[in-house]
Amino acid sequence: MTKITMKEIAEFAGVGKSTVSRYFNGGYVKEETRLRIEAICREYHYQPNSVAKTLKARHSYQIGVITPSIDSRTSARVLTALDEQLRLSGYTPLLINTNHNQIRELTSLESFSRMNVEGIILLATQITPEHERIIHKLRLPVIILAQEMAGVVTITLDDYTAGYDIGRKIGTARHRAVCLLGVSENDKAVGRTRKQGILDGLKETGITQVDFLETDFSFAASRQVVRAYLKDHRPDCMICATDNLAMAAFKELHTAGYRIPQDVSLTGFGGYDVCEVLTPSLTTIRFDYEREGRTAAELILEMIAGNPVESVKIGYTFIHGESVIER
Amino acid sequence: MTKITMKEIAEFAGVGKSTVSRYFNGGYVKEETRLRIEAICREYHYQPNSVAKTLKARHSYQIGVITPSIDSRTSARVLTALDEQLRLSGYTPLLINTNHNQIRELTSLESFSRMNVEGIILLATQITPEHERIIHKLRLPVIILAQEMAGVVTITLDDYTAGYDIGRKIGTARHRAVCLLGVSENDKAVGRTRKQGILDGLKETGITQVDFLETDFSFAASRQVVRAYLKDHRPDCMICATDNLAMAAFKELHTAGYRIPQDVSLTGFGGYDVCEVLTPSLTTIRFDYEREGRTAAELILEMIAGNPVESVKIGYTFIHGESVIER
DNA sequence: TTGAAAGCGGTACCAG
DNA sequence: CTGGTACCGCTTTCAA
Repeated sequence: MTKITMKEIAEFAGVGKSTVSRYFNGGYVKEETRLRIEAICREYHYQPNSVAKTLKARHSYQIGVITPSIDSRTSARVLTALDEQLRLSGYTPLLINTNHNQIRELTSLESFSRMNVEGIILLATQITPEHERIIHKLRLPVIILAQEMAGVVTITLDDYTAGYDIGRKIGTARHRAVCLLGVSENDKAVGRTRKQGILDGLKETGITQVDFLETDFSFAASRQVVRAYLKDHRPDCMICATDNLAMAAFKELHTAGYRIPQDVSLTGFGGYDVCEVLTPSLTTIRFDYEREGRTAAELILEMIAGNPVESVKIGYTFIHGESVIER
Repeated sequence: MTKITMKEIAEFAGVGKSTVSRYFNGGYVKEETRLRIEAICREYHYQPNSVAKTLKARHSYQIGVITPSIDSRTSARVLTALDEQLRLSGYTPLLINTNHNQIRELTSLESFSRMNVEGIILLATQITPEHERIIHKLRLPVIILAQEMAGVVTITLDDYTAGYDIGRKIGTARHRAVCLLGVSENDKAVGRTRKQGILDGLKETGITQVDFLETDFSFAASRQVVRAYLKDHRPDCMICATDNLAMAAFKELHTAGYRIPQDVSLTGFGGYDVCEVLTPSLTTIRFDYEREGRTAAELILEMIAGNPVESVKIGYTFIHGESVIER
């Protein structure tokens, strides 16, 4: 019932434990001996236990990855690319989904550390002092995605400039009743930097009066917020902090009888492919999430190898859809 | 630089290694000793290494979870629920995303087994003989989701009956040019059982002539397939094997100038919330994916506890949207 | 209550 | 080439 061990394999094959170990790790083993060991291993379906191996060996070839959710287009794209890239180098990513639970995010950092992973990648939504404290005492390569943090390697999107571009686009199209659907400032990247870029872009083109609506990243909550807003407001433009929010706004605007873009312009951020179902197509920013994931994998491996690494900013593409027109 | 160990903590605290171990595992430790150890641990930020612990201890409190993708609404919902439920019992799910790579699915089963996880949950898309071979020799509790497999505990959706309901619905609404957008028969649950249910439901209501279109689960590929089909066909109904496919069909039908549902009816399977953006709303089957995930967690824990467990079938709700009308 | 000692299942050094 | 042996960091008797 209990699993067979290397010691037993060695006995059955009539060799020493160390020889079996060498067999598995590419050391010197005579062809004849090799065949004997191979036969026994096959017969008993033996596979060396990786827990025991990790205990003594230098490498675990595991990278801990912590994500706030797996049910968002954004994280899915980053994670899939990250995953592919890590495997190319023989590393296995272990994924923990915190489901937006802050506490779990912190404990996951610690539990990965105890698990002897060689590095940790954190897809962040907000960095608290507690995060900084734990990360700094972690003694492990750590990379943070999507949020800035001093003294740590980060991979961030160019939120400010992307926001600025959208702001200018809307401003030059002479909108007058602009509504910004955004998220909490706790998310520094999206809630502050991206927002500030948008506001600056608008201001640059003479628009200083903007209605701000706060929501979380969920579809349902965003619909609520927009619906309430439309009761006593008549925007001619809605700038949404993510494509998901834009889809929520799309639905509510549609329901309220607005025509897009004739009555109201709409923009998002992200470049999700599901947005392709929208008619008219959405004007948005497409971030290169795949590149973000790949870069994270490359950098963490560099760090593990002991090479110096610098933070990176990921670019974007402006998608000129049909959801914005000149007023 | 190297991490501090229990042995060192013991020395610093002036006690034996075993006492420190007992401190962490709730054994007898005098209050005074306890305080001393606590202080030292805090000072050095000591946390017992879980790899070493797992080597000797009976439980690892880890469950291996294998998923073909994380970027689908379906798997995201299952995984999130599964995750939550496992944690309630103190277990940590370790997630490996195979990204639809069959080989990786098989190797993941083995590597989890070597990692001393206590059980494995596999979100399956197809079961090959190779799967059966490996799973049977795994000597570990294994649960398979979404596909049937003899001799193994499975949690499946009621694909046949759900398909049948959709088929009848379309048939009784007197459609005549029905097109079924489905997937490969390699996916037994969706590609065969669900399809057969649909066909039987249609036949029951007198419809035996159905165009069949095969695609994979992706949005892009499905659009291609539908676009090509519409060039020389004029369906009055499209039944899609998932909501994602339905959205792809929606977009192409729309682009081709069809009005839904006046010109063509449309149905899906899944009940994804993004489908809410569609106007008209989609007639579909809502599977209880959250329940599927929760059940998987409950059953694997039962199996670990050594209790007998039976396979389960998960129900659904028929969503009466506005995308189907009588002809 | 406590600590010495014997593992857990491998790896790695080293003498043969 | 091969096998003995000393660990890896923690748990678990068991005697004190």
